[in-house]
Amino acid sequence: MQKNLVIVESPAKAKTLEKFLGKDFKVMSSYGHIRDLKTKEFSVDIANNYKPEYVVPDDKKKIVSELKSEAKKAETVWLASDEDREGEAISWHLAEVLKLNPEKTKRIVFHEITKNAILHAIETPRHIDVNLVNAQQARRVLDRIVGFELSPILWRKVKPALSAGRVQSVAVRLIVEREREINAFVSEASFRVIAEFVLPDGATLLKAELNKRLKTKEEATQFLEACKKATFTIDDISTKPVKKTPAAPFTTSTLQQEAARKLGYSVSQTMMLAQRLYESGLITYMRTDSVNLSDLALGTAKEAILENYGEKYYKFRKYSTKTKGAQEAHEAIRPTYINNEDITGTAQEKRLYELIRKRTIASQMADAELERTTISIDISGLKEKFAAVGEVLVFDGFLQVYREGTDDDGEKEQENGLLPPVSLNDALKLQETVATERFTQRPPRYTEASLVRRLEELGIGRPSTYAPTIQTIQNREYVEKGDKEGVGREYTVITLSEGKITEISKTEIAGADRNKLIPTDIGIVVNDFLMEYFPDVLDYNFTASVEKEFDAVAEGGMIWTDAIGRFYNVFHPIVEKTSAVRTEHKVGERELGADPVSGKPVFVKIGRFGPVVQLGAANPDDKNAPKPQFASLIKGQSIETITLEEALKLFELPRTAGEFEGKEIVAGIGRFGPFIRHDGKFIPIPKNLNPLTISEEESVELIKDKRTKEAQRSIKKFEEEPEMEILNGRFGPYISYKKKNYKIPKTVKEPKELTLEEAMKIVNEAGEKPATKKRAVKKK
DNA sequence: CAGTGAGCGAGCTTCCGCTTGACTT
Repeated sequence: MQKNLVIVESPAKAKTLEKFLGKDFKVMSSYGHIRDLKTKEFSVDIANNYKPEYVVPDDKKKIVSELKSEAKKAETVWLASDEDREGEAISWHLAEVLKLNPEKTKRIVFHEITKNAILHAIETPRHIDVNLVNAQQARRVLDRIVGFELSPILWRKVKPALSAGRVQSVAVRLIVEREREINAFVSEASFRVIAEFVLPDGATLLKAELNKRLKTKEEATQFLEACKKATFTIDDISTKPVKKTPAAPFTTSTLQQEAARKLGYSVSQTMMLAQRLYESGLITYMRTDSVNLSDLALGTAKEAILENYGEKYYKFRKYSTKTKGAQEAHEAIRPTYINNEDITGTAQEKRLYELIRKRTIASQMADAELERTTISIDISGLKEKFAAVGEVLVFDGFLQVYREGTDDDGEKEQENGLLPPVSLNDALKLQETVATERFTQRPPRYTEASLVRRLEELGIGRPSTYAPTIQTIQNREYVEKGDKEGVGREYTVITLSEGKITEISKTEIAGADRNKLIPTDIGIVVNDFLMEYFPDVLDYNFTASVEKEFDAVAEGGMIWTDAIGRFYNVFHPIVEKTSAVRTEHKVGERELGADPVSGKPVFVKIGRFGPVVQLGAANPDDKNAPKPQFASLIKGQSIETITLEEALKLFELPRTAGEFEGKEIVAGIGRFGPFIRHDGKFIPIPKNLNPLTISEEESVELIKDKRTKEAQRSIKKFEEEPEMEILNGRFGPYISYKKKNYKIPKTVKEPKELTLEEAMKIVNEAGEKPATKKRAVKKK
């Protein structure tokens, strides 16, 4: 008979725990929540004081029955889920679903997985904190109400299958508003002046920048004119110490940001790699908002630093989180064993591990000390001064191990280097002065990682949801990750050299962006709609203010259903009212004008399949009236900016783009985007081309490309059996037989060498297994 | 796969937070 059953949330944690606890303890995992509201139904009984209707989802039934039977056998069940709101709720659901006897059930929590911490937890058990559980129920029910009442409004008013929610809708709002700021941004020009001097030794050069920017070209020319006759003298040399402090150990959000900056990983990529490191026992838990390191980790970090760098490099630091609403159920993300420098794993895993390890070590290291020297240069007859700034690293401290990345994607701050030796009152000879026109920077578009940072600052979303949220807003086509081409911009460079002033005009590309989050028409329309009718829910402080209520519930000072009731009584009437508003035109619809040929009105709006233009009004009363014509917008067009001319062009599709091998080439836009059709075959048009303008030459090239690709797709054919073929696919080689596909086992080294018999064997063996489920294809 | 789409029709879509597999054409 098993004496003790301990239930934790994750299997990796269960494994390590079992080692510490020994024979008398069996440790199992619940794999997160085991019970939730139904997925397809509202599941909150409004009339019955917001009673939630919980079910065990199908994919959790097996684990629940296993837990149930083990719990029955155990003398004592220890609920060891996380200490936060969600963890408490998991324990409560377990107690309910497993029908645990309260006398035999104990609730324990620990902050680090060490023998002492666990034994201490076992000695000091408590009961399930019902208030904390209720705070979680309030959070859950609120999110359900918001999500399941708002989304259907969008289906009716904008487009089916859209969604809205407390977290995702604010994420979209941030991106939409940033894009509007960018569109409204007017850059201001000014001239930055940099001079190059020769020191009294007649050889050494010193670069210095003017202490102010000059507003206009005239001002800049005037200044250079004044420099012609001026003398330059060093009138001040000041040196001051500067300290740099290491960054705190990683949380989920900072790890995602840094991995994006330094390694170029997407947010979800980082999480997948971290998950593997965690499951291999190499790092601590990767979904955390805590910057705290356990005593054990602090101790081993200290030892490692003392041993490898010496005492001078060590500094004890305790970090505290500043994040709103942080729950700190876990430690910061750190290596399990700090001395473990080399790990086995893929190259990507190794790089992420190295990042985590270095950041952790650096966080317990001494400040870096720099000496910053500023040389001030007087210009005779003028108030302005030139300044040369140099930095010397006096003590590298933590920088020996780790330097935090920066986000600046605009002009790079130049690194301040070492300055040559100079003395006060040295007279300098001006070699050259250059005034370059510079422009103020527009606000940056969000990247995945910078959006996560902003959401975290606002206290919106949790470490476990950052990556999925970003996925959701892209899946709904509210935003897309994309590139924006920059525009050419002229700027002026005025140079004073050898007593002559010359002016030239140069061009640069400004405002180009790569892999940034850009709102789509759908995202903009949905956001504007929600902002108009539900500004309270979209408010950046909405989450923070409901969190306050949840805190009051957790502390026992508020009844959770009262908190929900107050919200619902305000929110639901607005939902009712908004649904009842009969809009003659769809949300976001715009009339562009009239078609000069037919005189019919031209509209642009979000259709069932995305943005469309419409020629002619719908006539619901008259069945025989001509139906309106529709055409999808193409990439780069927006319902906000499209003109009547551009709209009318779209109705010309599909069009004949040319002829090849005696057959017509047709260009158009279909269900899967822009395409050309030739000889009954469809070929997608790549992003850099456009179905309205694609030429015969470009089309022919696409056709030829497709043919060579098709030729490469086939690895091997069999003369005896034409229906059997070995092909190259997205996931590597596979076998195709009678229109069905089969995976080639890993034991086959060279798919090329497969004989017909071997291939047939693979097909037959696969056939015995239940047919692989085909992914549901969305129809209609 | 593909010249889609204005409304009699039938039913579907959706939230946020916990956690991992199953499975890939």
